[in-house]
Amino acid sequence: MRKSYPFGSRATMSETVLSQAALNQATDSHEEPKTLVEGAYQRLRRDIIEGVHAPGEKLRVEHLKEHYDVGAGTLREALLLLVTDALVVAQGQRGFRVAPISIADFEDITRTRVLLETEALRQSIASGGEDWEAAVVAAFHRLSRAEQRLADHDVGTTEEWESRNRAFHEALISASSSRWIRHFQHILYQQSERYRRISLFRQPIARDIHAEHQALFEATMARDATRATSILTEHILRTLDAVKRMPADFFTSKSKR
Amino acid sequence: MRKSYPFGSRATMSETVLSQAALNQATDSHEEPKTLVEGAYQRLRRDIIEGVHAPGEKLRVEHLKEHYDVGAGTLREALLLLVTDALVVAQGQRGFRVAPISIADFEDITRTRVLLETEALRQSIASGGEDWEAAVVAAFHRLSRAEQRLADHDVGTTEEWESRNRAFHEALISASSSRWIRHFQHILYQQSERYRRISLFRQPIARDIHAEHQALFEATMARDATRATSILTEHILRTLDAVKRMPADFFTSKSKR
DNA sequence: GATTGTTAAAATCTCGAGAAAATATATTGA
DNA sequence: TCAATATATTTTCTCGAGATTTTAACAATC
Repeated sequence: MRKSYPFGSRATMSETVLSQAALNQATDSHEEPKTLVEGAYQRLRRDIIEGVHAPGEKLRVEHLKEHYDVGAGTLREALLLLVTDALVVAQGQRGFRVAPISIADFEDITRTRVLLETEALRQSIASGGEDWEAAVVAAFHRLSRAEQRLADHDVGTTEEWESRNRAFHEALISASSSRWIRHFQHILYQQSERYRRISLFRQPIARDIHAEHQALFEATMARDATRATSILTEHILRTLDAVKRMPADFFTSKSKR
Repeated sequence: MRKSYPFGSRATMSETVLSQAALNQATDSHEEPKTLVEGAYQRLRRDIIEGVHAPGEKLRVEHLKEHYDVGAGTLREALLLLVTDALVVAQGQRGFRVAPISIADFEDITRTRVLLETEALRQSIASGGEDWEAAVVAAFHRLSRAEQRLADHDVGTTEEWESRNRAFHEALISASSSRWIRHFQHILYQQSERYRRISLFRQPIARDIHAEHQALFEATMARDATRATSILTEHILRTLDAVKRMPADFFTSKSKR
């Protein structure tokens, strides 16, 4: 049997922290769910991000447990896990609710993302090694292929594009020395993904997006932190404009009592 | 059945988000617990921050439920809530554990705090109104009194000082437009509080700390963002030096099996 | 002595049902 | 008709117990 704890071994401090996942939420995306709670958590998260459960909507355990096919307690735990991602809010004796949305919130998310992601990119560029470079190259390649396919109107690949876009952005900052920034970035990215999907402004992913990615990629590989962060900032902020052009009453709540 | 999605009421955007607490963890500090889960959550959080449960320690539900006097399921939920604060980590089929600590982690926390807190202060100075100013003045006054008492060796007030110190820092950034930054800042502050308490380097709160607070306060009231953020940066980073001077093996020990 | 395999103990995960609270509905009175 | 109160229904919260998995203890083999 193996020692399962982080201390007392010979590992250096940084290894100690790096090796164990202090900042993991229970299940990080595409991993195999080891437990019913995690399974329900993953499915619920997907449904919320994709808008199956609308913002502000009440999440009644009694109803949901059927659909997700787990017990009431199990579903409650999954809901609690989603509070970590700020996709669900829990209120005292009044159950759970999908986190509401608003333009102001999206603007906040976007600007905070810029703050964190540019800093993380700066750190990556400063201290990233060959492994990081290789990962960025690979992620960019995969993303480029997907964007090319999209441009050629091979449908059914927008799902794929979103996944690879996330992977690219995460690769860029993967060499950042700050686990906390990456943790917060992950949460914010999830949030913005929800906005992108809910608003139908899933515009057919404009052509110049690829040009932006290309420029971002090149500046990064050239280790030009100033230029890279500048491009990244513009890149992120652009999605904000799109939302601001939405009909003004689009986000005004709803929810049932 | 009724439309379950969020559009169509009359509330303004900002009201929608401001009124409800999208980023609240279940119980924000000193509020009355409305539920057993919240009560256990608060007590557990306090115990973890104060080091009653050591970093890396396994948190066995069967044992803890006695001490906190709640059922197993209830305690599990409280534990899950603590995952949101990154004070507890949950691993698949292997239960819960107090989040481990390390020098590298504390350095990360501190630097990320600087990034977020200076930005939030900048925003507060830029857009804070009279209410904000009044709140800062009040918080500073209360902190000053506590520091004065501490200097006069009236004991038993270090608890009080910590509370007022937190209140002062939160007041400074309370006018920030970014709910997300404040949310993340709150989490990081909690984390660093744990480090401060665990390491015995509860040094008797050096005298010049008050001078720093004074300078920070004055620069803020003068709306000098550059100077204020500079002081704040130094102020936060100073705690880092203290920890780095700890014996090297301080963080490696403890945790049981 | 160290590794591997087997068995026993402990802990986690999961569910269903009862108690408490909140929400919806009905009743009453102006 | 409207407001206020009382009743009924729904939903959340909580607990205890069974099934599964992990962990520990021990034996056997190389």
